[in-house]
Amino acid sequence: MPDRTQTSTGPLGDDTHARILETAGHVFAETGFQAAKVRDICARAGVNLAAVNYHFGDKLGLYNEVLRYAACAAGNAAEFDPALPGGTPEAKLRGFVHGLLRHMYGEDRPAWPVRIMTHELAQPTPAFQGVVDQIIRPRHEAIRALIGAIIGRPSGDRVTRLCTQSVMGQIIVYAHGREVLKRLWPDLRFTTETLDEIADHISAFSYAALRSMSRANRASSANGAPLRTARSGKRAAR
Amino acid sequence: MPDRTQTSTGPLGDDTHARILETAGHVFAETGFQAAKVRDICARAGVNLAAVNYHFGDKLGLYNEVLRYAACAAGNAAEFDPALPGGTPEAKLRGFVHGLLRHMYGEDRPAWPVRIMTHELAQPTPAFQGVVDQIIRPRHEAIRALIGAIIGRPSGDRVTRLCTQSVMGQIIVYAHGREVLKRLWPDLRFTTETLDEIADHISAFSYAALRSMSRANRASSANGAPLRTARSGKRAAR
DNA sequence: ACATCGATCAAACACGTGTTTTAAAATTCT
DNA sequence: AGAATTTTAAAACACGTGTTTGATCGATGT
Repeated sequence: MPDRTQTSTGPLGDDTHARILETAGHVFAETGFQAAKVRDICARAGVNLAAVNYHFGDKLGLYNEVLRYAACAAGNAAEFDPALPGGTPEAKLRGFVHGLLRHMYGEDRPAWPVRIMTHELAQPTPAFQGVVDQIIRPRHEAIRALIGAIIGRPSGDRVTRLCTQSVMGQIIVYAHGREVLKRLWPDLRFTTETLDEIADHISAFSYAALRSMSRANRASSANGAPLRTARSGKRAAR
Repeated sequence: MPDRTQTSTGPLGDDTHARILETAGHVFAETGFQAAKVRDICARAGVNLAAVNYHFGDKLGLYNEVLRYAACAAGNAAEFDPALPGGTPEAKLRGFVHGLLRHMYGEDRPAWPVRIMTHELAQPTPAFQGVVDQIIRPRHEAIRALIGAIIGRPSGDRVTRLCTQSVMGQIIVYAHGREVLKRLWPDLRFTTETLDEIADHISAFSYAALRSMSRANRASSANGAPLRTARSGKRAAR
């Protein structure tokens, strides 16, 4: 049981601890926790088999450490916090969608954190509850509050929740439908331009839908003043 | 190598072949192919361990047979074929969403086919390609044509594809986000009424968004005649 | 220079799991 | 009814895989 509090393990820059962590991220992302093999990780990382148990206790300990990083990398980003003040609700929504998409699928981002979360959703490990509570829930409540503000309903309202599902579904479908998409739309490449195009689409699609559902718009519907956005944010405090 | 062409294996109604198939569906749905254990399936089905290899050759043979049934059960249903004639595009979309949701998540439907597909999406087995080609692709093209008709664009158009992603994403998020949803919205129960409520929401949400994107509507925008649906279906033949 | 401690290594261990085997029971056909 | 075939049963086999072990190497401090 080594202390492992960063004892500068080597004169060379490549620490085995870090190299295992890095490689394990890719391997776990490819096959999920259960199917991933410790021997595979070690071989690819170029370290000895026993190194995993030495540095992380056991396979699950390694996975937990990988997952903690992955959860932050996949869902945590300060840039697109919808709770930030300033801007119209529409701009906030746009910023959120753009930021999350770029964060999840951007070319400059590693793809493995999202894939790990995909596996975690298909078959949660005990660590999943923590990920939900610490990473997903606060973001979910923030975006729900934003959507509630747009449609003029409380954050916990049933319609608000359904709309949140609709918006989030459009985003995560590019993660979970990945394998289908590769076969049904093989030309699609996730370049920065494409990502912005997708984000623009989701934003426009969602905002148009939300506006049509907003109480303010509904009250004054059938006259179609096209710029009547929902300005009833006060009623949407959670 | 038995023939297995339904040789009425027993006077009792419960055939071990059928019982294995039934149980395997549940077990594979819970843990996915790799993590599922043959011993678990046999124990739960109340049959001997060797029965799996006798009736299905090996574990993969059993899985393939289960998957073929699951793919049909999860995605195949005549009732909501959007290619069927009759009705406005809006009604067709509504029918499609309602039918698919009820088919995937209905209380009277077994939940395991959808869960198996979830695992297959997270980590495709070799059988996945066939499922995409035979089950998913034809349905996907039909719904794409319908959406193209609504927004007045060809079926293969980029915007049409993005819109299709948006609509499908709203539906499958209830499958893939299942574990998150259980924690973030624990009160949600998939009763028949709730399912209709969700389907109504997705239909309304999507149709409002699609209408705002339709070329017909865009050309006459900013006057907001609320019933100006897209009637340019002819241009959307695939 | 020597002792000490942490890190690495090759080998072995323990166990779970898919599969095979061999025999017995049940069913079907003549 | 009797023989042939199909189905079930228990045990054993072969192998992959997480983990442990004891030895060795290297660095650090006195």
